[in-house]
Order: sequence, then C-alpha cells, then structure tokens
Amino acid sequence: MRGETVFKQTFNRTIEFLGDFEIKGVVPSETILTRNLNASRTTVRKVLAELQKRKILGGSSGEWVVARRPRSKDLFPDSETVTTSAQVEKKFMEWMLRGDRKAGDVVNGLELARQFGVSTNAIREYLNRFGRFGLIERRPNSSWIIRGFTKEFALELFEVRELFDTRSAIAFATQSESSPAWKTLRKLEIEHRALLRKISSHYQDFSDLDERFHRLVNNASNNRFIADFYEIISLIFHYHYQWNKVDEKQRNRAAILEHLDYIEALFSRDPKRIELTCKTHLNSARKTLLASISTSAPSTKERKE
Amino acid sequence: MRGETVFKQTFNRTIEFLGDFEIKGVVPSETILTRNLNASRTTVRKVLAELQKRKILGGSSGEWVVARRPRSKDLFPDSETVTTSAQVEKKFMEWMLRGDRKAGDVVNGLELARQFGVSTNAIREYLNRFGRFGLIERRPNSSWIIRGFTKEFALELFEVRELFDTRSAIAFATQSESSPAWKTLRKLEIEHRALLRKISSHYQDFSDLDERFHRLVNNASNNRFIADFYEIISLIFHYHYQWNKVDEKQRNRAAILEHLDYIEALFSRDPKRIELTCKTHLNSARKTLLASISTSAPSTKERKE
DNA sequence: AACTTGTTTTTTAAGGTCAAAAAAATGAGA
DNA sequence: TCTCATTTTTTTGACCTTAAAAAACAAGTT
Repeated sequence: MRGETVFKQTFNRTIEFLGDFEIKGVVPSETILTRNLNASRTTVRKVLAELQKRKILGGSSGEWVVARRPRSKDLFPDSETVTTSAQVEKKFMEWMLRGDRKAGDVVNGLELARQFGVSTNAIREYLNRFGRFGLIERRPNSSWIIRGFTKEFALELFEVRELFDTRSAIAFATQSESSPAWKTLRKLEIEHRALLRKISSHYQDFSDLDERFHRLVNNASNNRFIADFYEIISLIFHYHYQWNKVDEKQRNRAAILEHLDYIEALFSRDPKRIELTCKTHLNSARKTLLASISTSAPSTKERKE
Repeated sequence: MRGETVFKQTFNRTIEFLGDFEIKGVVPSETILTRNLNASRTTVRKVLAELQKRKILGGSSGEWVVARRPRSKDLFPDSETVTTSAQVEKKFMEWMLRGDRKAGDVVNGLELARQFGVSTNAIREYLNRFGRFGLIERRPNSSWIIRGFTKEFALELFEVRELFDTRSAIAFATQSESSPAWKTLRKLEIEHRALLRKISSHYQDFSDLDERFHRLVNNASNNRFIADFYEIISLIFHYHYQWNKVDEKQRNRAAILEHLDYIEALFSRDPKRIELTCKTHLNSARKTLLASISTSAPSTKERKE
C-alpha cells in the first residue's frame, strides 16, 4: 500500500507555514493553500481536518482560524516523511559508494530489499532509474552487475562534463544583458565572497553553493540532455563529498577562488577567458575526485562476458 | 506470472542449431549448449526435455541423439517469443511517435496498460527507463507528462550529438594503426560503395549501415555516457525512419555520399577535415529530421508549471 | 462572473504480495 | 575436471490495496 508520507510532509509544511500567523489569524482558502503547499486539495483538506482535530485550527468550517500556536511536537518526525523511493536512493548510494563494491560483483535485488527493509519492487524501480548513472549494468534475465565507482568512471564523467560545461558557459555569456541569469550570477558572486570570509567555520556550506552555481551556468544551454547529465554529476557529488572529508576546508577554499575567477570571466563575456577559467576549475575538481577514489583491485569474481 | 518467452526463444534457437546435425548425431553436452544458446542450464534442460517429448531427440539421458530432423512447424511462432518489455517498447514508441501526442498531455499508465494488454508494472518500468530519452517528464506523485517529439527536441538532440560525434571522430583518428577499428571501417566503406551501386532497389538497407557506422565511430570515445546517449539516437532514428518514407531513396543516397567523405576524412587522420565532413553530415541529418517533424500546435491543455 | 468550499465520486500511482520461470548453486558420479 | 540430477535463489511479471490526485457539482461569497 501507499504510505502516508505525502500527507505527513504536507502536514509539516502547513505547520511551518502557519508559524508566521497570529493567533486568531484567518487561514487562506484551500485553493491558495493547495498552490502554496504543492499538494492536491484532497491532501490539504485532510491536513486541515487533522489540524482541527488537534485544536490548532478552530472556527467553524468556511473560515479557519488559528486557535493555538503549533508546537514542534506537533510535527511528524522526519523518519515518517521520507518516501520509500527517497529511502532507497539514500541507502543504495551509501551501499554503492561507501561499501566496498568491486567491478563485476552482482547486485542482488532480493538481498538489497531485505537489507533496506523495502519491497523488491522498490529496488527494481530504483535500479532501472539508476541504470543511466553508469555505475551498474543490466544483464537481461539476470542480475545487475556493478561497473564500479572507478577511476574510469570519473574520467568518463569529467570528459562529458567538460564538453557540456564549456558549451554552457559560452552560451551563458551570449545571453542578452537583460536576462535574469546575470542578476542571479551577481548574487552568487556575493555569496561566494561572503563564504570566503567565514570559510574557517562555514566551509561545509560550499557544496550547496557549488551545485547552485554550476546549475545556473548549465541551464543557459537550454538543453534537456545537458540538464539531465547534470543530475548525474549532482548525485555523485552530493553523496560522494558527504563522505570525503579529507582536506575539505582547504579544497573548498581553493574551489571558491576558482569560481570567482570563473564568474569574473563570465561577466567579461570573453570566450577565451571563460573557457580557460572553466577548464582550470574542472581540472582541479577532477583531481579531487580521482584522489578520493581508492584504487582498489578488481574483485576475484570477474565478470563473465 | 512470468511468461515462457525465454524458453520458447531458446527452443527455437536450439532447433536452428540442430538443423546442422545429422540424424543420429550426438548432441553436445548441456554445458556446451548453455554456452552456445546463451541461456541458463535450467532452460536448456527444459528445452531438451521438450525435444525428447516431441521425439526430435532420442537416446536415453546422458547422451542425446538426433532422432528426426526438426521441421519449421516445430518452431514456436514469433508472436510467442517476444518478451513483454520488447512489446511495450514497440507499442509505446508507436504510440509516442506516430500518435498525435501534444506537449503537455498526460501519459496515463493505466490506460496504456489496458491498450497494450500488459500489466501496469510493465508500463511503469518502461516509463522509468524511457524517461531519460527526454520525450516525457515525471511529475512526482502524479503522471508523466509529454514533452513531445518537437523541433526543440530534435535541436537539443543534435546539439549534443554534434559535440559527441566530433569528439569521437577525433578520438577515432588518433587510434593506433593496429586497432581493429580501422579494418572494420574499411569493411564499412566497401559496404557503402556496394550499397551505392544497388541503391535503387536496396536503399532501405541504409538505416542498418548508418547505425553500424556511427556506432563504430562513437565507440572510439570509450565513454559510457557517450555510448549511452547513442542509444537515444538509435532508438529515435530506428523508429522514426521506419515511418518517414518521404524521399527516402534520395536522402539515403545523399547520406551514403556524405558517409564516404567522412570515412575518407577519418582515414586521412586530418582533424580539420574530419570535423568538417562530420559536421556536414550531421547538418543534413538534422535537416531531414526537422523536416519530418510536423509543426503541430501545442495542445490546448497547457502544462501547468 | 469568477471564486470559494463541502461533498462525493472516480482515477491513478505507489508500493506491497505472490507464483512461476529462469538462473545459479550444490552434489554425486564418471 | 567434466558431466548430469536435484535443490535453492533470484528475477520477472501479474495482481491487489490504499493514499493521493483529480474531477464534478451544488451552493454560498465577494
């Protein structure tokens, strides 16, 4: 059966939303809530009913009024608001990137299902979607096998990334002066400088900034395949950097400086300069990733062709 | 329940395989059959049992002997040997590319399942895999929606293709002289010339040749993401060209000539020339594809952001 | 006249179970 | 070490239940 995660998520979001309201403040209409909370009216109504039951909302139907300030106790715990698929992703990425997976090993769907506490269906669906990330490979009528988070993987990933990023960067520079992207870029530049100042304590904030910056540049290409590919990059980096803490502060500081060069180049609109700064940045990113990949020997169970 | 398509496929393949044997010829061991037929031993044994039942094989177990020549009547009909997933692909592509799908329309999994005569699971699995082709888009907790086989799609597809193909072509040219790819290329060149001679009657053979040629070049890049992307190209072209018969002979003739130029450039190993011939070819391919896309107006049901 | 909301009904996707087919492992004998 | 018989696991694919979305509609509001 379907879980109630959507309802619980929406419920929590509603409580956050109501946090800004005064006691006896009138709650907006269902339609407006639906839009703001990004859920269907059915779900919103269920949430409202629950809020009334808990005496957070009062007033007769037709006009809801905040009866008491919601407390953090009212929130559903995080553990109940993650969908199965999100759980699977997290657990699978951990299993894949942190576990000592060797090229040629088989992925046992049934075992994963048991291990993760989800149905085989959930695993199957995830594997199908994850397939395009290039870390596993399907053998028809048989299991998936692991290609591994290897040096080759990183090199191939960066080969394509370089092609796409340089292209996007040039496209970015040729946008019209009035494009809102320029403003966003300026904001990001300021954020970069701000982070640089408090780098020693906040260096962990970089990964988010990094993602936003590259996504902005990539969007300029306006190409779904390039955008799609960036999903792969994001996922890999998101999980991998979570666990790679070696020299993190140092690395992030260097990356910020590279970004600033890159941003300046974008503002200059000089293609040569853009290409240069972009490549410089990607080169050190590649180096970092490669350095973190343990050069483990291939499994004894070699893949049969 | 699972169908018996693998068994039936293997059965047919076994019969073909036995076609070369004499009456009373001894059949190879199960292990060897398993290797040759590309199936598991379990399936092979099931096939052998069936063959005995039909008196095609005789002799007591331990050593099978051909008892009678298998007849084509013994084969399972093709309709019973296609897996569900293959059926879904074919039907879906037809539905997607031939049907009058508008951007913004929703994909109704349930209805497709009914229409195609398969389970909803099969559809869901296919959609998940098909998602990366960029023709449909997922909305969480809701249906997939159609992005459409539009002009933009073709342009974005070719933008990436151009990046990848030129890169692969250069990589191809820098392969060592001893690489077997050169021999394959020479063979393909000969095939191209042969086809050119009998173009008026055999022009339909081009699509296969086209695919093999481009795949060869792309493989030189040795990059899983580039290879993966070529799967998209292949699928689109495979289905789309099946139905686009306008000026086919003419188009194919022109394409062969372009290929020959391209091949010659590859042999010359001159990067400039390679890039030029490659781009020329891609430009006309793009033109052809664009021309075949009906410039249909977007659906009235506009997609809500 | 567009926008609410209460109510009800219909559809659809998420996510689970289960049976059978196919694959893989095990064992025993030559 | 290669064979085949038997047993165990795993994948495939169909089915089923329920949460969520969506749609429909009357009645009330701005």
